[in-house]
Amino acid sequence: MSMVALTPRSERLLKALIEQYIAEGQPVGSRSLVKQAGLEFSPATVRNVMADLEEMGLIRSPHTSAGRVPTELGYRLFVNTLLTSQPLEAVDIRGLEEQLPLHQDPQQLIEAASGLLSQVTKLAGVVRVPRRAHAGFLQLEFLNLSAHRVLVILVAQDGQVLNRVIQPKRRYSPAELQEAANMFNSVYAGRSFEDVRRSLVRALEQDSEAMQKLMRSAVEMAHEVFGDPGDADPLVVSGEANLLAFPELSDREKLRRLFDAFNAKQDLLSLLDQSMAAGGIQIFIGGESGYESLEPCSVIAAPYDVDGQIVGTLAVVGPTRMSYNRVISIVDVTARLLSGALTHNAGHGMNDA
Amino acid sequence: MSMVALTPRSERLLKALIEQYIAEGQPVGSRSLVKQAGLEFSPATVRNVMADLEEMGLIRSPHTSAGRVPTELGYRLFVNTLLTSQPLEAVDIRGLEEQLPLHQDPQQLIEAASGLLSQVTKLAGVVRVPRRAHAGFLQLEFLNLSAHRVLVILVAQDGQVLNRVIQPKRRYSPAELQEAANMFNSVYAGRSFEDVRRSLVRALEQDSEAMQKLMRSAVEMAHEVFGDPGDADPLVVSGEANLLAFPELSDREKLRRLFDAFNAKQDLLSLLDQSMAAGGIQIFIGGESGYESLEPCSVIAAPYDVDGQIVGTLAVVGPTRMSYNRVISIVDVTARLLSGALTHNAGHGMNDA
DNA sequence: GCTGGCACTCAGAAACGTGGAGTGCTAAGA
DNA sequence: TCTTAGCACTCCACGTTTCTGAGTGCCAGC
Repeated sequence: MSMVALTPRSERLLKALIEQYIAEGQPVGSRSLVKQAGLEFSPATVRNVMADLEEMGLIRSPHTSAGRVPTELGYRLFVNTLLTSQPLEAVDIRGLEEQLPLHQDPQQLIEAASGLLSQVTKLAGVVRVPRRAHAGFLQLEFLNLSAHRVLVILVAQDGQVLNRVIQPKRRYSPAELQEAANMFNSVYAGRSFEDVRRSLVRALEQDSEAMQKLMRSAVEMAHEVFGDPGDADPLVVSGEANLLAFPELSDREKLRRLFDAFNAKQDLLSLLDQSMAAGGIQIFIGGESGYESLEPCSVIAAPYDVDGQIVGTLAVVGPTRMSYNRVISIVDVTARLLSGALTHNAGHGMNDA
Repeated sequence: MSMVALTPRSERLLKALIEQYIAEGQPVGSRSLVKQAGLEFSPATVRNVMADLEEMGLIRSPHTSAGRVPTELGYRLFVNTLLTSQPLEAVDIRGLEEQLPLHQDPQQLIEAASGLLSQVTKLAGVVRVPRRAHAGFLQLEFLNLSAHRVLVILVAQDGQVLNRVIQPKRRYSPAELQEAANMFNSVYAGRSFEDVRRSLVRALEQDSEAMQKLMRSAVEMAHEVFGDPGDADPLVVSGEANLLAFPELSDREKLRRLFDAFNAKQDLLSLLDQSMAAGGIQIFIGGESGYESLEPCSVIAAPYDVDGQIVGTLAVVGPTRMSYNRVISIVDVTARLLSGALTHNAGHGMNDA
């Protein structure tokens, strides 16, 4: 673990080793490394260097007479300083672009993006849906379903629709509901969801005398919905099944945990939320994510934005042995594309007369 | 395979054998069967009977000196005629009932039901969402998102909401959109989705002279959405990860296929649709479903209804070795509960003045 | 400081024996 | 005719042993 700087040669060697391991998935020995990478020194020399690298904690051998395998630290160094990330070809970008259905509502775009990620990387794709809090509120509608059930529909400026059934205390006629919605919309349209929510809380705390009765009802009903975390699934996952193909994930118990994580979504959610703040591409190698369930995996995450404002994160989850440079490029491009599509669609929703 | 009728004794024996195999998951031998089931004849007799059963194709031995294991045919006979399905206790029903959030919109109810199925059976739960075709159409709304994008919101009488973004040829003012929607609603509200869809097609085929211009626009825009299969996921799956726990599904390739099936959903979808017609609980054992991906599994499916009209199917997917009587009861009860919840919520949606 | 050589290690495959669970068959008993 | 005890047989599961090959560490010479 002595943190002496690596010589150029050992760096080169480490890089070659990791690349070979990523490609083949088997411990790489000195001889085969020399051959594969076309190195100009002998296996014996390579062995010496390997011993150094092992001492530094960058690689390790599964057992005495196997080759070497990168450690998390090794991967970390690799992605930090050794990666030759050639950006994707323009052609490939076009390919990706074509698969994102433009002009759709955000939910569909996001599902498409998730599918795209998993499909092209052959790993699992994850997209954190935009937080509604900062989105602009466009309009609300109340609709009688039956005697005591009212459907509330919330529309955001970007076209997201949120609906929920509530049971108001008293019964309203359709005309009343219509008017209540009109009043509500004229006051709150265009403000952000979070803003509206806060206003509603304040309005409820105030004396209701100050408000018209119907408006009071509207505020009460709307509050039930605005206060809600929302019914939409906050995380879209696709291609988990791709991970079954990797022999390194054959441990039943680990696999179980991993899939539970995809299902419960809690761990992934916090990881993505936390990486939303970071602003750029984030890479979590193995245990770095801090979640046990993700320990055998690496996560490549990138935030996406609408109009320059970061609203969510997308990511690819795969085994630590993954083609980092490829996946990083793909995640990067996809995040850009999604940002573009969403921004384009947000369209500064004018409801002008 | 000679189809001689089974004697009561061999039936009893088969039943005991299958039950024990389901409980323990290991081939059962004559001796242990006698002990476990408290039979009053000797292992030798049991062996003779077993030989008969094997000849009939109801059981088989994995190899010479292992016990016997049920075949698909055996399971089939078992569920057809041997099953002692004691209905669930009232307490258990209450337990299930409490976990279904009443008064929610259909989508949430369905997701809850799926989660419930997987959670209580420890297998995978699947719910086919109601087909919109027969649902009643309540109202439609057009909303400008930006210059050339209009959000169309469709509401069904049961509270389902469907939304989609379209790009109309020309630009409409909010007032126009409002009026178009009003006209549309006054004509079509209350009819079934399928009915409306057909009317729209007919209306479009007719000469547009006969229609007011704005109404014509409304019909065109609405048609884009009514004709659509809809953006909602037609199948809600939960608890796939539960299946990882079964040793009989440890075959990598089979597992892969199975999970792909859960992901692609095509196979499951057709299976459930097909069993919707059947009207009652349906059981597919192993290859009976006709889908290779589901071959190592059994599927217990039951349709659910709204107001007596069957609208969808729910199912549990697990290994062929599952506790059929338990799972059947659970599926049955859950289907009833879901039907109840949906029917209750459908509430004959009066939008009366 | 690099390299060839050499002894050493160790996982994994193949070969081998052994024990036990379970069977099929036969012959005696009910 | 049906049941059962007995017995020889089969074959998997498991532990042991052996063997092999890939790979290492180290040393001595260049």
